[in-house]
Amino acid sequence: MQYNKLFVSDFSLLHTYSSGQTLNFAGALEQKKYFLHLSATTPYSAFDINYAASGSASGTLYWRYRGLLGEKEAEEELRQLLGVYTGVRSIYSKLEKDKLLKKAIDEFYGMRVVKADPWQTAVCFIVSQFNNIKRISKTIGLLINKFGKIENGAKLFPPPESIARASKASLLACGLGFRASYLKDFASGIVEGFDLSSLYKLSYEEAKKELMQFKGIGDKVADCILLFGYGKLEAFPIDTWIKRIVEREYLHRRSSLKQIHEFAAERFDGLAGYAQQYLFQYARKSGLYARR
DNA sequence: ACCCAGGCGGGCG
DNA sequence: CGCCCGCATGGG
Repeated sequence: MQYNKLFVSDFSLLHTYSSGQTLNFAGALEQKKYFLHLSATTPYSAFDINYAASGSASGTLYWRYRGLLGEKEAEEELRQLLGVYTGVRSIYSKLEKDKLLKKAIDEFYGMRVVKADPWQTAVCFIVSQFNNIKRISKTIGLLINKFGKIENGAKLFPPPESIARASKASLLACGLGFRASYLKDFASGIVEGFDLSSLYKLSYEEAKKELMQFKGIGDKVADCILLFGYGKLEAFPIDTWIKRIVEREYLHRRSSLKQIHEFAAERFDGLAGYAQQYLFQYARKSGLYARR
């Protein structure tokens, strides 16, 4: 099977991959001699990707696809999965007016906000709550291995039906802990008719309200799903890192979630999600915002 | 033996 | 609302 080619610019696969978005939890990135290799699965398709850099922020994706889509649609899905379905120049030019964001963008230039599968994104971030990255990846890996379907030799991410009918014990064996019931109930809700695809056309606020009806999906997880699963760039997930960096750089200690959301909406407007992703990475990697 | 992790729900004032 | 607490688990 032949590889398709896709040229991308203003893009860093490494920064995008290692930035805590869903691909981290469901794909595997390895450094080969002349390129990066990434295998990524969704509930319906599997991508096999080699990336050859031709500059610090551009290169060529050589990709193969297994699934139901035609080549054109598959390429569009790939663009979404890697966050290269839009340009970032205009996003950068707006956000760079903020001095801290300017620094973060220089440091993580080419990091994209991905738009992955909503269900898969929801699973990853339900699992992420009160958890650490290492254990999250492990649990997601176990879920894929135990409940993922094999199609054309590719192990796909398990669809809602598989999780809904899984026994509680088998879910606990994946290391889900108290999140097991959250995940199972959410999967059951979907099987019983909650339509994830209907959220695309809702406003950010309306869609967030829908998601937060589920036990186990709170303010932060809902924002992650809307940002990384639907591409709703107004979403501003507030985790401990974001809370600390916003409080120290822009507001004051002990700010409420409401205050931080209002600040983000006012300052970053419809690009709050991109701002969040860069602030999050900067907070984590700079070493300046550790817990104290 | 501890401590903590990309939060959330429930109970309280 | 804002605050506080417990929570399953395993890696450091």
